[in-house]
Amino acid sequence: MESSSTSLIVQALTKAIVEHRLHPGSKLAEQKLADHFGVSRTLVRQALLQLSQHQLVTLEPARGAFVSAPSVDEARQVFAVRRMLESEMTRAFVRQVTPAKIRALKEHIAREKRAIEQEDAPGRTELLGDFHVRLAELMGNEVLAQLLGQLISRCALITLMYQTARAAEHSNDEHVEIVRALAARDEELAVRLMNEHLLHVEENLTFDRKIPSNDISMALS
Amino acid sequence: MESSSTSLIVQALTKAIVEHRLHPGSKLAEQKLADHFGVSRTLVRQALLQLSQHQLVTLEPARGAFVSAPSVDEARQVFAVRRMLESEMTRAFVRQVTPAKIRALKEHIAREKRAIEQEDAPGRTELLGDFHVRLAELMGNEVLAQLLGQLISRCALITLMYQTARAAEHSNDEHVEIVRALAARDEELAVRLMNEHLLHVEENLTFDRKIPSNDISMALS
DNA sequence: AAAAACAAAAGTGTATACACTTTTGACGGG
DNA sequence: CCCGTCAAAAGTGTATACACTTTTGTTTTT
Repeated sequence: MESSSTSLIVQALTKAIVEHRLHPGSKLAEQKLADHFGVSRTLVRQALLQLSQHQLVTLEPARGAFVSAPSVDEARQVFAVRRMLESEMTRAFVRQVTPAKIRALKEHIAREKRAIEQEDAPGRTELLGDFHVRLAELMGNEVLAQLLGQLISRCALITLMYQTARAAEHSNDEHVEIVRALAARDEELAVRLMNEHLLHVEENLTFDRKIPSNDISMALS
Repeated sequence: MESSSTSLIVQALTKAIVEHRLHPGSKLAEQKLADHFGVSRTLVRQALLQLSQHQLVTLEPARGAFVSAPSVDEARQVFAVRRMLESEMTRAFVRQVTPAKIRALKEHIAREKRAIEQEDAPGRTELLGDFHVRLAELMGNEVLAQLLGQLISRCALITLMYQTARAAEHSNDEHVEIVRALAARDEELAVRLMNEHLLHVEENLTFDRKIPSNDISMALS
């Protein structure tokens, strides 16, 4: 875990963006962020550059950095990639499933359920996304896990935060079903369930554009 | 196409790394690069930061930047992800194939063949990789295209440059077969061929570690 | 002669300075 | 009253400065 100054800023901003405390379109002025984090613009610029590579922030030349506002089209493309990647990941998972892995997944799902019951919206969002990353990690493929993590952050920027409590519960239920199919080593069923799950999440896309809050200090608490 | 100073440096370094003019492990000293490109360290640092995100460069705190030397394990993980992504991409491609797209692919393959015949190793490497990116582009999925581009750069860092002329020809032949299956809308055949193709490329991995040339100016011409 | 200690050189990490661009808001003409 | 003009303010882009760390090469010690 990198704990340099820059990556702390990246983490803080990522969290704020994914949890929608910073709305799409909001201006991210370098000096304001620098003051807030108590560093110079240099480090803030490094962080913003990284975030722009993760597609969470958009840099406009000579105009500055803004929280990305992905188009509907881009959102669908991200989901299309996720379906490609995750259906095959699911297939591969079935072929190397072990009781320990199933136990780990069930435990994760239990945590999801707890967050949902406690109406912990940010925690629930994070955990529902992490389920997919966890699958990748359990396969022992770091590259895959990292890639998926980024795709899911992008999805979160688009949709997950607007997910209603009902939709979250639905996702949780689908995770349960997927793990059941994995445990049963039913490849085709697991793949089909994963695909349908991702389609359901995509359907939940909400394209309301909220009014940007420009108060950075507020959003970062 | 971004043509800012920073991205020019990124492009130049990416090309040099992917073409193995800069060997894995080589030190990339900021001031030397700055002098070479006629800019300040600031821009070089930005470029190196970006390259480290693309995994082409590794940053060691207080020690500097080095051309990445991916482990065998990491290489296999990258290829595993490519197989997941590209087999599904191939499947989706068959479902939306058009004569124009097939024509575009055939044209690309012809360019590959020309590069191989002329023994243009860097050009051949680039084109053989671009075949896969071209598939993604023709599907109209920019996100997929960008992601694949990065994965393929990583593969190139590992293997493609060490590819012999014979292996390049083999790749080219397999591209021909894949396009034939796509044109025939034979989903299962196309997917199988793509998977086998990627396995063949992976088999060609060479894990010789060459002696690093520390002469940056030479490598960048 | 090998190893340890130290000093000089080189290099990285962060802050600051300054030129240049965009934004803002006031003023004057239509 | 609205629009265009222009100057001040704010903000970005790049270079430079400086503290601190690592590397290197020499001298000292055993």
